[in-house]
This record gives sequence, structure tokens and C-alpha cells, in this order.
Amino acid sequence: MDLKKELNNEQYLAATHVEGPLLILAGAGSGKTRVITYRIAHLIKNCGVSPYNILAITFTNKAAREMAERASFLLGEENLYGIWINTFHAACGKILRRYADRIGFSSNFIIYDESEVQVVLKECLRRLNIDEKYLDARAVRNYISRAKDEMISWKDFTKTYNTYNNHMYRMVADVYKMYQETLLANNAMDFDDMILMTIKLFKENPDVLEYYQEKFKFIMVDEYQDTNMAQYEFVRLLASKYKNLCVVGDDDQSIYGFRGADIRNILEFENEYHDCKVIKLEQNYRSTQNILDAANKIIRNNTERRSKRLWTEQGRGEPITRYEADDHNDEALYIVSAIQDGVRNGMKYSDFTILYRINALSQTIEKALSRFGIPYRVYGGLKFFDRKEIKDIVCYLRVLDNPLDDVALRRIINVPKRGIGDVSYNHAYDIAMREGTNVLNVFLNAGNYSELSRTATKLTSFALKIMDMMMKKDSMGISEYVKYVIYESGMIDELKRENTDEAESRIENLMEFISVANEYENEIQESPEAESLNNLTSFLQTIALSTDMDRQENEDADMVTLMTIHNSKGLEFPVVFVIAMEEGTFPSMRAELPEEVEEERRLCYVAITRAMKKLYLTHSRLRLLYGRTNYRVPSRFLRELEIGAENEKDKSEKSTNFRTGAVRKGAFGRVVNSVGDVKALNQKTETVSANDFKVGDRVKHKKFGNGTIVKMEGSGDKTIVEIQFDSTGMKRLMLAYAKLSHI
DNA sequence: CGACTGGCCGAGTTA
DNA sequence: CGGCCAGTCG
Repeated sequence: MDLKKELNNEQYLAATHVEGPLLILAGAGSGKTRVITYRIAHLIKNCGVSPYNILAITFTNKAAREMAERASFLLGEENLYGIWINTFHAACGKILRRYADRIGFSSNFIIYDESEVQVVLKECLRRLNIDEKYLDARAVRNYISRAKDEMISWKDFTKTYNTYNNHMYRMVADVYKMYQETLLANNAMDFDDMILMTIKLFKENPDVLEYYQEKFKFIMVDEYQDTNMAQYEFVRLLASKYKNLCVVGDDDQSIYGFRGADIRNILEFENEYHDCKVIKLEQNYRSTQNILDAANKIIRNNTERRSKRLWTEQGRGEPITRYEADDHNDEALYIVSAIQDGVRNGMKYSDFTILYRINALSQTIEKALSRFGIPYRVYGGLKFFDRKEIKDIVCYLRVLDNPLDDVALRRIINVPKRGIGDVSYNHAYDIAMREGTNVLNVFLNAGNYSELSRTATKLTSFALKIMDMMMKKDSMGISEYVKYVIYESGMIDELKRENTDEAESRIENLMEFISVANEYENEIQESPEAESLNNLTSFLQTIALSTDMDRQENEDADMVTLMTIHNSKGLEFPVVFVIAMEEGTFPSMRAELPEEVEEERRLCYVAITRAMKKLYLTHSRLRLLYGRTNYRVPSRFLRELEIGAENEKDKSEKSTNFRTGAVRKGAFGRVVNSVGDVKALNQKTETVSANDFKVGDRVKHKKFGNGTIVKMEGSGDKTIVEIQFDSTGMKRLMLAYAKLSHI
């Protein structure tokens, strides 16, 4: 490991900084993960620091995993034994499990996801007689979450807002209080609480804080610009003894203001730690100069930032292409053809990524991709762990882990349908409260209560089934047990009886969940610090902190990727499409204040800097969104980028090769795109005319093989042919792009 | 008492 | 266009 050789000068200075605070301002693509991992390696190998004394914090599991992989590549896994490379939430989770009793929780506490939080809040609103029309659960959730980001407890909240005597805030304060009491009573925390409870633990238990301060003599925080006040405080407490704190971030990539990220944490790091060293990484190893120019052009419109300018030793590369579509379908078809052209020229599907501001925009693209047989995967949207069947099985496991988990119990009480509903549950809940026992216990003895007489038999047999499953808990491994519960619960039988495509896919998801459990088992075996907790508890915690991005299902599969810009942060792709660059969508119509628009602009900066070789920016004059078709105005970001729209007439030609950025007179009257590859322009294939084909013709397609045209729609460039292929079935293709030939 | 259906309202980014 | 709730049917 020759640091001098493998790092540039700034990277080297950052990686070899050992003691005292260090701020690394790392521009997009400047090799920041590289610097962190080399610094870890340097500390351990050259400075004699024990891995046990190192804490590295990231925001996503994916980033944590990548960092751990790269560090063990440098040092070998055996030399990392005892290091913590975790997300904020996972690190706090580990600490809290160990000391939960010090703050009034038991160590198998559960983490509520957003939908469970909503359920609890709705219940609170109902009990407080607050009309949801005036104050709904969503709004309350926002108030509470923002308060928690700033470490404002319900007591503080009440105090502060009492002085304003504002009716709305008073109500929020009441809900906040009841919400926290409910969580505590259920031995549950929300995501925000995990950080807050750890801070509380530290503040109330100096011995615990001291222990972790000593343990984590060296602390590193990735994506520091995304920290909120609570996370800042967590880090500050841990680092306050040795001050060996290294934070890495980029103020230009701060895009989580809406969840409380406070950009001041990074902008004011130097004031907070005044003897700190600051290193800027500006050399970019990811993108071409054209892409970086665009990024610089966009971000210079922001005022609240530290100056930074990305540069590269790579050449100018491909010009950036802007495409103005007629409508959302046209936009999708343009992307499809650009991808098909790229693939025809030797690129892989996995080289292409489509980024958008909001999840709803993936719909049209998905339809077009599947229509043309292009493999793709969508991150986000309806997430795996949000699917009904997955939540159901998770709730089964939660009840089996902790029979007092009423929220989970309520969810599975009628899954599969067994004729028990809310009314029975509520009766049982009241009885349990009255008698100081738990709901499951009441179910078991349902025959003794007149309120439950009608459903008593069903309730008792359900409770017995749960008890039966509980007995088997310790006799098998996690994945085996998960499988057992999935079948034993009757979920599979019910789905099989439904016999629909949807049920089929739910069964597949449940099977996939078994492999999630399987993966967990494998990871646990590799993990140095085998958890002392029982397997089920720890498995449940792990999946509570998992997201879609973390499931590495055939990661190297050759597929086009679709995701929101937020999800794309930290990733890179050869070809990037940023779609729906229109006012109201990007920037969002909700961004009104100047600082909100600046955050949108940073988001645009993030999107642009994901691209390595080629960047497409698309927008449409018409778009169907939320069930309405509207006229759209091009995004102000396109104007700031000074890239004119492509000429409509050239659509079919231009799509024949992805290298044809070409010079075009733009909508803003300026010629900006640099000249494309002339050779590539000349390589374009001759345009296919609709007149060359008719229904019934036998044709050949490069990918799908031989087939028969069964239908033709539209005319000219827009002709769509439906072909029954001999081996691959029915496909609908754009004639202009399908490159068909007669046989 | 629970299941099912129709109508209405709302529509962002996330660990 | 879709999720959720209220009202009605079984």
C-alpha cells in the first residue's frame, strides 16, 4: 500500500492526517470513499491504531457496506476485526440494545416504520378528539419529526408553544406527548428516537458515554452535510474527549434539508473545531469536462456555499443532450431508442440510468421499457419492505419475538382471513388494559368474556397457533424458521387459493424474504462480533433498518436502473437521463423560498454529477401526471445550463446513435452544444418507411428473431408495429427504431 | 360483526 | 390515478 502513489496530493494529506479535527470538502466524484478507506488503512497499518478504536459512520447501509468492503480489500478482513462501520441508525441501535434498560426500554425494543407511526398518530388524534380535517397525521408527523431533528422534546415543545398560545401548536404538543407515551408503552421507537435516545443515554449515564469515548478514539463521518442537529450532537458527544474527528462532505450535495439536515453543521465546522484542518478535494475522477462544466454552471447560481470548482484530466467527452418531447410518451420512446442504440453499439443495459425528481414519474418510462423488452429495475417507489405480505410476515415474527407487541398483533390478527376484526380486537384490548394482562392472553381465554363470545373459538385457536409457533423458535435457524412461519401461518395457502397473478407475485416476494433471512444468516456468521442477542430480535432490527437499496439482488444483472435523484447520491453511471426537467416538477412547485430553490438546485447538481460519460436532459411540452395532462414550462435549470432544445425534425435521425449531440439552435436562441462525432453521424442507418412493411409480412429483428407483423398503428415516424415473434412472443415496436428486415 | 365496494380527496424527496 | 374511509350488504 503506497499512499503517495495511489492518492493525489490532497487525498494523501487527508488520508495521512491522524490526530485532531479534520474537515474534508470533497466535491462529487473526487474519491472521498477512497480517502476514508485509505485513512482507515493508514491508521491501522502505519499508526498502530486498533480497529476496535475506530468508528466510521455513513447514512446508508450501502455506503457502509462499500466502505467495509474496500477497507478489507486494503487490509484483509482479519485486520479489521472489531471496527464499527455503520449507519447512524445501526450504530445507535447497537448501543441501545446493550443499554436499553438505562433509559426505560427493554433490549428487544422495536423500530416503527413510517406507516406504523401514522397508525399510532391517527389513534392519538382520535383519542384527543382532534378533527383530522384541521390537523392530519401527516402534518403532525412533520412537526414532530422536525422537532426531533432539533432535539426538541415534547416538554420543550409544550413550553415553547404555550407562550405563543397558538391553538395549532398546542394540539401538536398534546399529540406529541401522547405519541411518545404510546411508543414507550409499546417498547418502541421511531427512526428519530434512535438517535435521540442514544444522546439521552449518554447524557444521563456518564459512565456509558465515557466507555464509548474511550472506545472510539477515532471517528469518521461520511456525508456530513446531511447531518441534523441530533446527529451532530451524537458525534460531538463521542468526539469531545479526543477530538480525533474527521468529517467528509460536500455542501453542494446537501439535499436532505427536508428531513432536518442542517447545512450549517458543515459550513461552521471550522468555528466549532477552530484548530481543525481543512482539505478540499476538487479533482474529479468520474465525469468528462463537459459534464463538470454543466455541474459548475448550475451550482454557481447558489449563494450559500463554499467555493469549489470541479476539474478533471479527462477530455471534454460527449456533449450534453437536451431533448424536448411532445408528451411523456414521446419522452419515454426517446429514451428507449437511445438505450437501444447504445446497446446496439456495444453498451450494456446496466450502463443506463434514468433519474427523476418524484417516484410517480417512473410509470411512463417503465411501461415503455417493458413494452420494448428492455430489462430494468426500479429502486424506491413501492418498496420491498413496504409490501403488504412482507409486513405481514414481519409482524408475525415480531409477535413471536415479543407477544406484547400489540401493533404487530393487530396487523396479523386477520391474516390470513379468519373472521376476526377490529371490534373483537378492541374488546380484547380493553379487557387486557382492565386486567393488566396482554391481548394474546385474553385471546387465549376468550371463552371467559361475554364480549368475545361470538368469536371466542377463532380467537383461542389463533392464540394457540401463535403459542405453538413460538415454541419452535429456538429449535431452528432464522431462515428455516421464517419459512416455517410463512407456511404455518396459512399465508401461502390463502394466496394459492386466490390463484391470481398478484397472489403469485406475493408468494414470490415471501420466498424472496426467505432469502433475505438466508443472507442475514450468512452475514452474521461472518460478522466478528456475533450478537449476543437472540437471533430473531437481531434479525428484526436489521430488517427494520434495511431499505430497498440494500438488497443486493443480482446487483450485476444487466438492467437499466430507475431511481429518484435522492436515491442516486453517491452512485455513478456511464449514461444518465434526467427526465421531466420542468418547472413545478424540478424545481418542485413546493420549493418557494430561496433556500428551498437552492436545495432543488443542489439536487440538480447531484443528478448531473452522477454521469460519467454521457448526460441527457429531457423535458416535455405536455405531461400526464396525477391523472391530468398539463402544459409544461422547461425548468429554469435548463436555462442556467444554457443548453438549447434539440430540433424536433431531427428526432428519428438523431436517435440512431447516442454519440449525436450535434450543434443545434436552441429554444433560447443560442448554440451551445459542442460538435458531435462526425463519423458517428454518418454511420446512421437509413430511415425505415412505414410503406416498406404491411400486416402479414415476415420480418427479422436483431434481438427477437423472426416473426410476423400482426398489426400496424400510426403513421410515418410514429408507426408502431405489433409482431408475433416465433420464439419470444408478441412485441410492440416503433417501426422507425426496430431495424426490421424482410425475410 | 366483518367483508366489500364505491366515492372522494390529495398528489415530495427518506433512514 | 390511487389510497383510504364510510357506508352497506351478507
